[in-house]
Amino acid sequence: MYQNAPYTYRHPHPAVTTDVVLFTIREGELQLLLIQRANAPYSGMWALPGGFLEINEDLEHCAKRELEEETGISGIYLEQLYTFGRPDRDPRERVISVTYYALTPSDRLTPKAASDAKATDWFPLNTLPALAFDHAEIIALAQQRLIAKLDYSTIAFQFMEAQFTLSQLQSVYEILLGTRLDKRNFRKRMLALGQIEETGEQHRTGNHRPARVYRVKNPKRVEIIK
Amino acid sequence: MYQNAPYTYRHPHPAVTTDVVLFTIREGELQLLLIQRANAPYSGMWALPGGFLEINEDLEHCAKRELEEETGISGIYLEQLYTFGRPDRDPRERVISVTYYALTPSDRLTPKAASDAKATDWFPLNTLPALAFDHAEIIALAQQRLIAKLDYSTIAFQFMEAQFTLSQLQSVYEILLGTRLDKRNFRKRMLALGQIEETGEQHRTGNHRPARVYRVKNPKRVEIIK
DNA sequence: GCAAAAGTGTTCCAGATACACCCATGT
DNA sequence: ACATGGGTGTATCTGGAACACTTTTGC
Repeated sequence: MYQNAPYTYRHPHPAVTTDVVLFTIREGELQLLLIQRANAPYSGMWALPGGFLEINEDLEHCAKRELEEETGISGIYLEQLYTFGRPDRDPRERVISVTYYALTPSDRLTPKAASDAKATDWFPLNTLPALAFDHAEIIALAQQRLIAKLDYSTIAFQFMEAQFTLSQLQSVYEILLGTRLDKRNFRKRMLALGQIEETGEQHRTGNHRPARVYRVKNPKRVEIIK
Repeated sequence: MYQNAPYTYRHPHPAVTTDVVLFTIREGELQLLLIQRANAPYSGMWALPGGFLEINEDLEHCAKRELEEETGISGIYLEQLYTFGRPDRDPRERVISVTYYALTPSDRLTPKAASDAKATDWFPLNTLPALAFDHAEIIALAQQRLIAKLDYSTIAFQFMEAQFTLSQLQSVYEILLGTRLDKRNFRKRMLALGQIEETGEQHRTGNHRPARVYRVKNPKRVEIIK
């Protein structure tokens, strides 16, 4: 893929990577995807999906490509988070990491392992394994940003499947915020946003009244509210 | 300063720069600092202060260093904004720019020109000159972020000198928001933040009642409010 | 005494919060 | 008929918005 000839510059250049914090809601918890490293440095430890920027590739494209290569997941919400560049953050060479965070509904999860031999798995945020590089710091910032955005955007809709009930939506908010919410107030607030609409269908499950099914009017957009 | 020997890598590496959008309030307007380019590309056009990251230098250090080298300004509030990396954003080579924005009170402005021959000047945001690279885009994002932060942080205090009156503070908010504010409500809100305190001194100016003088309790910190 | 900016409280409104019961279904 | 989650309305609270006059100074 790469030629062997060296690339030369008059001044030293850092390497540039992208890393992605991919969140989903699984098993009633906020979880994120990690990849177990097969090689040094940090061999055996877990790390965020990511990799080196190609020389003519857009940053966001790199993040999406690495995510797809390593996990098979594509077409999801992705937003730049922060750029990390402590001089010693990678022992091999100077590496600047442009980080992104991404959200996906749990039905889009491709359980397939990565193309290469590395293991990939989901981890709840409060039981993370030992992490390579400064990835623990990146994850902490991503979680903080995600929670902050709940308050003033419709970002939580990115966790929902194409069709969902208000109870499912409320459950997502409750998991993210770590608190119970009042059902009536929650519904009032969500409907007042004007961002979701009924499909007309019903969702039947168990011995109780069927739930109305909703969809997001503009599923790709994250609206800033208030 | 640099040796002449080339640096070689197995894979191509982009260059990494930092650029800084430095805001201040001057002449009743929000203004920012630009530097006129002396060399190609974009020779003669205006650009943000910034430059190449040194190989063992922290990103934020690079931003501060370039700002000080080119403008003599240091010790001010600085925050990472976004990382720009379109493959064609610099015609010379692939350049990733980690951008920052900075705020300063107008009394800290060192009018000295940069050490080299380039011109530096302040420009109001609505009368910007022709800008090099994608710097117009960077400035637009910085302004948007600054205005958004007014609502939920004490970032505006970074424009104030060590001592100031509530009228001066209100004027800063009015300039940033582009609207007039009610004096009583404004004072109530500012004092309720608990972030400023009276110095006990008075500020006399003109034929009218002297104003009480305030200072920020914790001038380095930007608090998130509400 | 007059011009000019500093300083000060109360009413009103809107949006958020608290709260309890009936509905539709499967077994 | 009963167990289960789905669905609904009103009263209260709170923080923001609107609003006008008195105070202190320099000339």
